[in-house]
Amino acid sequence: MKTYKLIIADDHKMFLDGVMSILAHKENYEVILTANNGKNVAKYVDINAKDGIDLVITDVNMPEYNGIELNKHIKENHPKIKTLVVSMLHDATTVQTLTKDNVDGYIPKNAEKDELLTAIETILNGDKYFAQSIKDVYLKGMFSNEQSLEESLSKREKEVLTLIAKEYTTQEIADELFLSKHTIESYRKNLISKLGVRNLAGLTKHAIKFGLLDT
Amino acid sequence: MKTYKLIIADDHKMFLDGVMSILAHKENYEVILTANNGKNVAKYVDINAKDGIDLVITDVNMPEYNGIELNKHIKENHPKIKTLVVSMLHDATTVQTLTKDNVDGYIPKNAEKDELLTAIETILNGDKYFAQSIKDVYLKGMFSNEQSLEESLSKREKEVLTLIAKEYTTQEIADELFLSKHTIESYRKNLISKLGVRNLAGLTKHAIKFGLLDT
DNA sequence: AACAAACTCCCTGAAAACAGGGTGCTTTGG
DNA sequence: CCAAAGCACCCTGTTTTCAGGGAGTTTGTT
Repeated sequence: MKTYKLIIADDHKMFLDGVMSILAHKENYEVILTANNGKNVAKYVDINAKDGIDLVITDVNMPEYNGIELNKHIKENHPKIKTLVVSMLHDATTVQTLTKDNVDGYIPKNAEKDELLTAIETILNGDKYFAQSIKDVYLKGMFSNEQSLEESLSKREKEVLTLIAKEYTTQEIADELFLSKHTIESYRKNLISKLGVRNLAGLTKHAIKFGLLDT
Repeated sequence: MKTYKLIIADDHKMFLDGVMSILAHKENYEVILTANNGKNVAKYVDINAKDGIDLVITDVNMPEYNGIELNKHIKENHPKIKTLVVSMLHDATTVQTLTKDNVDGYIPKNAEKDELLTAIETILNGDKYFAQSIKDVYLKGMFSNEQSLEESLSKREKEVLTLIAKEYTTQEIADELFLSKHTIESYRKNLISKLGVRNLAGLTKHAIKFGLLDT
């Protein structure tokens, strides 16, 4: 029986302990690394990939290289290594980005322990595994074209949106960015129509959703 | 050696497993109930308190009775039962509300396993235990008088604030609540000054922070 | 070179929000 | 019982936002 080498990344120690304890009973899994951020995993993988790493289990929200970036890095540089995302939040955009980046599995954190094991086994077996709830979110996102609203915004637009949500007036934003007040007005209009909202309140909510504010 | 009876509440199964596995090695702890919402714990406690329950470990964010409400319920009805909050988020308001409601301990979810054990032991010993990071947040909140902004708002003010954050205009809110447009304008002004913000964006952010939106 | 997308700037007019005052009535807690 | 807080309402005037157009430039990609 082959022993699989696993890596687990999550910034919540207790989660790590939880997964570890679940895997502890399985003799054919060896956890070779745990980390609380994606960067360390990426580094380790870059160096040790040649020694064989089978699966990286990762959270989405982590400081320094989140799960999305980590997955992308692994899949681009070491496509043989499997990835399983275990996350609390599962909005359509995240799920879609990850699937686009060829993630091998995605289960929510409130999944049963058995589902985690099933997911790991399925993935190590060469298949993909997505929890039903994740599939639902994915499909919902597909048909409600609410998908990649954030992606549809340009750098400048996000910049303006951030300042708007920080309670800057149009004039102040113009001063801050050395642009004409008319320009900012245009951005404002475009943002309102792109995001399908009515006013400042809606813009602010999206800014928060997109994580543009460091509150 | 006395065996302590514990209850754990968290809507993330893996977290439950994590805590369970940490406690599994300790012979003097018996987990008599795990739940994924506060309501079930409250029910159970109401019925079984007489048989002796020592400690309830709970998350803050849970469906149906969050950790704050659960803690309050327990402390009001069964003050002998100790409570330990283990949470991801620890904003000043949450920490203050919990301490006001006499919680026995509070540690972040990214705490080390040893800290969890220390917290449990300390609390069962009759003392309180707060992680350093929690103390920091608490103190910061104390001195920045950002504390109980939410509490300082009346029911009506919150109602108006909710609608404002839902992108209603003043006139629409007036229609919705059968009030004069002038009245809503007053509320808007008061909210802006009470919350110390400049405009709609600031109001919206507070509404979200207060959990007034069910997005 | 051609094209799209992003970026920049401008205009008008209406609607809403913001600032800073004020009145009076009702509810509630010490 | 009385003060404080909450609630509802009104006014004036200014600033900002919103809605609707148009149009030239830069930049990156086939």
